[in-house]
Amino acid sequence: MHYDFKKIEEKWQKKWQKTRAFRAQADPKRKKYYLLEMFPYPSGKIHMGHVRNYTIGDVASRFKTLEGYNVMHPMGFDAFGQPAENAAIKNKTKPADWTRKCIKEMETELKKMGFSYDWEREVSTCSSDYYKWNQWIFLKMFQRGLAYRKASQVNWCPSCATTLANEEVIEGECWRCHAKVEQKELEQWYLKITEYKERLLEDLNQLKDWPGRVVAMQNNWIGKSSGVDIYFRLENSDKLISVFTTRVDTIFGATYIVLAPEHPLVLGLIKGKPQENEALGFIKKVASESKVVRAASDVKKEGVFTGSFAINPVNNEKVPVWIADYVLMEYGTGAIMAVPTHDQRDFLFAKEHSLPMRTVIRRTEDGGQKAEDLTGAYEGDGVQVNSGEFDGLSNQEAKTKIAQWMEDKGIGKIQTHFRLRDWLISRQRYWGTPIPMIYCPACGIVPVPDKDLPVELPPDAPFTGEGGSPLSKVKKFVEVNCPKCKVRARRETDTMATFFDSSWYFLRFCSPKFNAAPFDVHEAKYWMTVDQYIGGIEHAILHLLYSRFFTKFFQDLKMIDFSEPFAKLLTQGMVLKDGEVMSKSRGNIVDPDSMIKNYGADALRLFILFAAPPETELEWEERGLEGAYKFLNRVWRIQENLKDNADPQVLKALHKTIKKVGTDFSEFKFNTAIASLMELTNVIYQSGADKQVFSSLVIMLSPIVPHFAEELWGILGNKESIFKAAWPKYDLKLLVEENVELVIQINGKVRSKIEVPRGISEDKLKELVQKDEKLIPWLEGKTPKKFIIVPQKLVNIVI
RNA sequence: GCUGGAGUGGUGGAAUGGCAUACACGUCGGUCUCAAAAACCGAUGGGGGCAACUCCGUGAGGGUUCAACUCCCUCCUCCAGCACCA
Repeated sequence: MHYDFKKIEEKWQKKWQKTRAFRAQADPKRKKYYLLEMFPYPSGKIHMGHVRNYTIGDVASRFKTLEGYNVMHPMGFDAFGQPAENAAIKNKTKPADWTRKCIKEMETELKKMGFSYDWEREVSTCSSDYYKWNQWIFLKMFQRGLAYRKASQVNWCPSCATTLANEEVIEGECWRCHAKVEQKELEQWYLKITEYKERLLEDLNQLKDWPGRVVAMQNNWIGKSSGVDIYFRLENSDKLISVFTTRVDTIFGATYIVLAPEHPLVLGLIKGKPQENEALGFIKKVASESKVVRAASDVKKEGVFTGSFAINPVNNEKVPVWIADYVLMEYGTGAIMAVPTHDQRDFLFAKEHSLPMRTVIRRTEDGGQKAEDLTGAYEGDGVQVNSGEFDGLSNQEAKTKIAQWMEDKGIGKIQTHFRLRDWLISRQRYWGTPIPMIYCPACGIVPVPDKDLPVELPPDAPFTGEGGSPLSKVKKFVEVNCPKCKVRARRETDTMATFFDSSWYFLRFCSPKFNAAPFDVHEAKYWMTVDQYIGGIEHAILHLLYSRFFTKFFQDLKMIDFSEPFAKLLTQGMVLKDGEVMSKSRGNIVDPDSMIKNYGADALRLFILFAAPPETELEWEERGLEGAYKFLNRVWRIQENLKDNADPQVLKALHKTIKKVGTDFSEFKFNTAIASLMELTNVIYQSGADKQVFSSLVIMLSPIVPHFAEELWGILGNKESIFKAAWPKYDLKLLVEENVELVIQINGKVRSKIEVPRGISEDKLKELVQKDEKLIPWLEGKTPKKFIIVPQKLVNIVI
């Protein structure tokens, strides 16, 4: 006999929808719980990754409901993006139609999994009700100088005739057509996330309930490093070259300096020098390589001499100025001092080009190795030598002292540099939020006035796949009158990167239909912050960083009074098949839909939670899914044979399980929670259960297998949904055993077990132990040195 | 290179100083059946022993402790992120 999962699941899904079972409403009298899973890109079909992500969230959400919280559990779609445009090119459909169809399909699939979403809060980022507020936010940022336009080097695919994000450049080639990516100077819109770098870094300390690795990755990405900017004066000139170093203790060993080829001073330095032609050739060659290629060719460091010299300000020594490809304009000051003896890259470069070197830090133990004899740079700590008045100091001490001394003398400045760059948000795409800006021949850049929002996407745009922004070809869209002077002007035709859309959707969910602002501050005050956020590790940096940035921006607008959006974060592991990520190209995809057909959504949910802890990788195993299904049938059969009274040991097992499952659920340890529920089921299977015991088991199962539990709950005679019930309470008295089993060890090895009354005295225990037959051979002729007694657990006898 | 994480039966995994391998999958044996499936019962880390039992065993080596998968040190392997970052 099998339970009829198909009928049951359909029945309850309909019922939940009809009764609006998961509708959330703010209620100041109740404690709220905002549970959020990262919303999906609507590709049409859900995959196992979605199933896992959303099942974890659903169990947490339903468990919190049973615990009495006012739970909000919303869902929506991150609906802008390139796949819709590609589909449009391929199938001659409109991106809007294609996306709408995919959303419909995806909703249906999510509903088949029985997830407890409040569908009345659904948002899609591609609807103008939503992206209107993207534009509003952008304009607010523009007003505050946080959105700006700047010309800079961007990745350019000559074959697609469009810019590429860094993520779209794979090993120097376009991810789509594999053409070699070039660098091109273009005017683009940027968001000044760097304005928030200190706060983004500082507030990481608040994120105690985030996985350590995510915090570490963000830390890494922001990349703060402290050191000194040192000013080298050019020989026969009063121009200064500023170099950044974190190792100011090695300044007396700087024997040359190196500039990035793009450095603004370079052209002046080489002008009229014998090296001019060679240097120009080198600069051109480096410029034609993308950053990715430049970083990838990590073997040989190339460079040329400029023909100019600079003066080391600490000892007035004349040092040559070089340019080299391993110095990057975007980091620090775009120039470095080179200390070959104490930096391995500088060492290799100096050897290659026969540049001078001098040791300034000596390892205490190695007497005095000459710089010429070195086989590599010494990058560790030691004692200063050849460093003027700082000789003899430890280099760590010298670091602070030299920095201060240089600041006092005005030849350096203690400085902090960051790796974090401003965020390029312009995309030459159609399917995104139009950037609400107008270019007027008379007034320049003019923002679209709030009252004219949204700037809507025209439904008809030509898709040729030939690149350039499709919007620029829509005359009705481009041509506009200047809001200021009414003269004929031109609209911005680029759209926003889709990460913009997802940087604040969690706020929109608080009041998804609000039409006076991105969100209703009162609703946000009640629901925010997100108590638990769940999603993939692939968003550890960008999405989470941008969301943190937007939250701080809203805080500055005084629309919210907190600085971090997500209190707790769980990053779920991937679903693997045969040890590999499931993907179309590998052909190892397991379709959730067919699993639902064969075993039911409940069994699928149960398996995916039981097979591994949420944050580790999960190996897909259809046999395991079968096992989950078998377990449910086992539970179903218990219901057919309920007794009038449960045995004491069954009650004991039940209360133990209630305690364990409650803590496990709170800590997202679903795999061990399920193991405990299986153990309880095994006990009941042997000894039988009454209605009371079985009801508790069903409630504990309900977050995991909601349809199954609802059905049994009804069979047990309940009229209301099981999610109106309360989480069972355990009775501490029942958990206390009268007799306890003690493990007896001799020298740490288990030799016997005895059962003794709880709270037995130590003397009595010793007496009992010495009478234990099993221990006689071990204790014979030996005197116990020591008795170690761990109450209610074990005795260890040392002989 | 830096940062973070992991390494336990045939497999997924449990145990955070106190009985290593819970719970499941698989395999083997049994009950029921004409038979099969389902269901149920039992066995299942390795070596030795007829057996009671015993020795070994959580990537490797060392240490702390009465007691270590768990804490400390050194190393190896794998995974992930960042990286000519000065």
